[in-house]
Amino acid sequence: MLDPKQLRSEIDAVKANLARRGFELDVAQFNDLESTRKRLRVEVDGLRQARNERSKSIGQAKAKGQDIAPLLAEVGQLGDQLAKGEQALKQVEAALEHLVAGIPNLLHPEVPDGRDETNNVELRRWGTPREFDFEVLDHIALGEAGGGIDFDVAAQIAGSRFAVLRGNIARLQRALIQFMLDVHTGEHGYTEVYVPYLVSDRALFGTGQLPKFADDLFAIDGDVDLRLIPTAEVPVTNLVRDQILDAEVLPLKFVAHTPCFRSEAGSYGKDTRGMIRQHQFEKVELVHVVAPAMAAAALEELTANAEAILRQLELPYRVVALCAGDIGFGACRTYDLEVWLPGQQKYREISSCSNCADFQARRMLARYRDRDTGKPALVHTLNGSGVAAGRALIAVMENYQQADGTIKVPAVLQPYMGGRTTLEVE
RNA sequence: GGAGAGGUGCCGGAGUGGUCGAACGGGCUUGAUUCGAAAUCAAGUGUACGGCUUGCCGUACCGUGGGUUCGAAUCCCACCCUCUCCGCCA
Repeated sequence: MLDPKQLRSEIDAVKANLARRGFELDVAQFNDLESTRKRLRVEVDGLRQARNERSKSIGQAKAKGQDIAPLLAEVGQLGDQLAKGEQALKQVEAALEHLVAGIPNLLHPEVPDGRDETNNVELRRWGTPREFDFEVLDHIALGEAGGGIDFDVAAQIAGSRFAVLRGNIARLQRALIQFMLDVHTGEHGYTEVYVPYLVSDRALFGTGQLPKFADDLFAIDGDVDLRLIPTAEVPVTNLVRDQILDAEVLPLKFVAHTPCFRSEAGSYGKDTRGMIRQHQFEKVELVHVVAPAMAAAALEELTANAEAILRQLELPYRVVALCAGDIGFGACRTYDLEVWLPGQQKYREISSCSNCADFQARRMLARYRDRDTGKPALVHTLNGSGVAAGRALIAVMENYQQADGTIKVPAVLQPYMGGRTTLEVE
């Protein structure tokens, strides 16, 4: 959520910033609602003041044993006026909140222009895609050949966009997850957390998935009102909701492994084959909660932490800065990590690292006590995949495949695979 | 699933209709004392929104939402959450 004060005082600048995303802010509607709100607010406050003063004098008169009937008559009609004013104010405030809750975050000035992913800017590349002296297979062929990935049986059980992993491939994904958690906790200073996979709408509002993106979420059909998490970002970031943190505890750095559930509404026909885009996938997520001054540096750190995973796995990747039109609702700046997939001869997203500044903090009411002012101030939140395990599995399979259909195990994963160096075709 | 208790400020904890934004204690900040510290003493210490003479004033907030009342932290209703005991259970 944007700062209401900023919306009031700099609405044109806000509008211009959001226009870069392709978001059109209805300034007239906002100004209209805001001025009505203010007028009603002053009116209602005044009425309440009058009522409070009279009520107080009734109490005093009563205590002295005086006749209170004239006072009661005087205050009588104030109540009706007040009730009417309060009703109108409530309506306007609700409309205003609805409007403001649907406005995306302001973009950082360095975000490149552009409408969609074709305008994203490559910042750097690491590693060199391997030269193969045989015909490379994609993960689907590799998985089906060895029986490690079974889309057909998954479809029987749950429908399309699910996969069943078996044997060494299932274990390889688990190895990737364990490896990532160990690196982030052991080398990067993160605290591992285990969190709910079902969350309340409040939590989803806090991180910005609601109210606008309900279609992307799975809701459970029962007597409790919960939805499946689309990313660990939701429960992990909400760890600091409704709090005033001591400045000394910042920065907080959390890592969590969770499954993620996405309905992928509106993505029909996109990546329908294979494990790239599933309703359910595993991810290791990184979250930073920092003082505002540290946010920019934290984004670089978090991105570097995710990159370290790909480097240790020796997977070629590139880093791109998302352009204005491709940045998510709550982020002011985002870097994507794209891993090389030989099966597609393309770099594909495997991590997305975002600085949300105070956007989520304001929705969650997550604050810290500023040392200089002594006042509570909003924290800044950042999140990024470190990294998506399902896609990492694909990347390892495709990049480490051999002519005979076997897959070499990356050196750093071997301890997690019982010392095995090669996965046989089963 | 059954029975009970409870949700108040940074924390603990009073408060059952009026002068309660809220006693008291702890914490924290500042000052006094000290060579310094501890101890002690004194003062201060919530959040949000709004008004204007920028320092004050006003309004709201005691789990959430309704209701009763001139007036609600306090009474009534619904809901949410937490805890304890019993049962069941990975």
